[in-house]
Amino acid sequence: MPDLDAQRTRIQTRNRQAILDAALEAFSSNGYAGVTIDRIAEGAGLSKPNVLYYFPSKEAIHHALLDGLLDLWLAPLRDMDPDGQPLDEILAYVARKLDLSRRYPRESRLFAHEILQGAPHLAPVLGGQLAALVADRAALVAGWMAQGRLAAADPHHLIMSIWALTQHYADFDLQVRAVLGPGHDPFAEAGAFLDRMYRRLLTP
Amino acid sequence: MPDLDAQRTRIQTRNRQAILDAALEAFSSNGYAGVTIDRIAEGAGLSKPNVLYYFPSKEAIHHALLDGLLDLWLAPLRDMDPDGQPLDEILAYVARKLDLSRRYPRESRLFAHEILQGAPHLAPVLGGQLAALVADRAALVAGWMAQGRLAAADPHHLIMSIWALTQHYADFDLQVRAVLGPGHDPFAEAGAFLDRMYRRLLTP
DNA sequence: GTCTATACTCTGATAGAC
DNA sequence: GTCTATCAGAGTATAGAC
Repeated sequence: MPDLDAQRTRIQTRNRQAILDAALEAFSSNGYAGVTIDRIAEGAGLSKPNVLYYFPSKEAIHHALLDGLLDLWLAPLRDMDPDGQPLDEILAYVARKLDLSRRYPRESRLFAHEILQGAPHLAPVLGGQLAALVADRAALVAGWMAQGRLAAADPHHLIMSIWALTQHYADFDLQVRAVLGPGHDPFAEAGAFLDRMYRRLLTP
Repeated sequence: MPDLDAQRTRIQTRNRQAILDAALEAFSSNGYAGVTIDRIAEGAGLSKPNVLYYFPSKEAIHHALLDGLLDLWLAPLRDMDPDGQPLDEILAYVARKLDLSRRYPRESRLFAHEILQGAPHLAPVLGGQLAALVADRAALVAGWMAQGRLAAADPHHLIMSIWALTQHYADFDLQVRAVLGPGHDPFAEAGAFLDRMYRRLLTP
C-alpha cells in the first residue's frame, strides 16, 4: 500500500492535510496538552466532529505528526558522504541542518516539545534508530580525525553541538529576535557564524 | 518589605516552598497546560483547596516561578569581568552557564517551555532587560576582539551559541543520554568539549 | 489553616439526523 | 461526509464546616 491517498477522494486528502497542518501549528507552539480539538478544527476550517471523522482521537493526530518526523530530522546526517572532503562534509551538514530549521521551524518545535516532555512517543526510537545513526556517523568522523584530516574533538558531542546550535534558531526564535533587535536576518547571520565557527574548530 | 517570609509562620513558608517545588517539577516537564492543580497538590503533600489557599490560582503559581528566573539565568553573563583576561572570562562564563544547566535543569526546561509557547509572560523582559544586557556584553566582547585579544566572531551569536549549547544538555537531556548510551557523564564531557571548542574558536 | 463537598466550565468523544 | 446535540469526565475554583 505505497500510496494511502490513492484510496481517498480529493476532499479527504485535502481535509486530512488541513487538519495536520492546523494541528502542527497548534501543537508546535502550545504543546500537546495546550491544544484543543476545537482549535485544530477552527484552523482547518472544519467542525470538531468532522475532525474526529478523519482521525479517531486527538492522540492519533499527534501521532501522525510525529511519525516520520525523525526521518526528516536525520536526513541531513544520513546524507554525509564518507567519500567526501571531511571539512566540506561537516560544513555542508551544518548548512543543511540549519536550512531545515529555517524551513521547518514548526516541526523543530514539535520535536522540542516531545523531548522536553520525556519523549512519550519517541523514546524507543531515540535509543534505537537515532543512537545507531549517530554512532555510525561519529565513527566516520572519528576516522577522519584519526587520519589527521580533521582536528580532534569528541565526535558525539560535535554532532550534538550542531543540533543544539541549529535548532536553537528555530526553537528560540523569539528570544533570538529579541536579542538581535529589528533589521536582522537570524538564519542568514547564523549560517555565516556557524560556518566560520566549525571551519576554525575542525581545520587540522 | 524585603523579607515577605517574615510575616509568615514556619508552616506557611514550608508549604509555599513545597508547592513551588512540586509545581516546578510538574511545569518543567509537562508545560503549563499539561499540569493540574491536583498533581501539584499531590507532589506537595497537600490537598487541592489547600494549595489554592496559598496561591489564588494555578496561573499565580506559574507566575511566581517565572519571577526571578531570568535573574538566575543571566547572573553568569552579568558576572563577566571587563577587567579580566578575555579568553579566561569567556571560558569561565561557559563553565558557569553549563554548571547552571547541570544544577537547575528544571528551571532550564521551564524557561524553554515559556519561550516555545511564545513567552506570554516573559516577552516584555526579553526585548528589554535581556536585550540590554546582551548588547552591553556583546560590546565588551567586540572591544576585546578589536584589540586583538580574541579572535573575531559575531559577539551576539557567540553569546547565543553559549546559551544554545549549555541549555541543550539540560533541555534535551533525554536525547543526549540516548545518543551517548549508558556509562557517560554528559555534563562532565560537555564541560571538556565546550572548553576546547571555545578556546580554539577564540584564541587570537 | 486545612478539609469535604460542590458549583461551574471546558474538552474529548459519541449518537444520530441529513 | 458533515452537521447538531449531547454525554461523560476532568479541571479550576469556591463555600463552608471544623
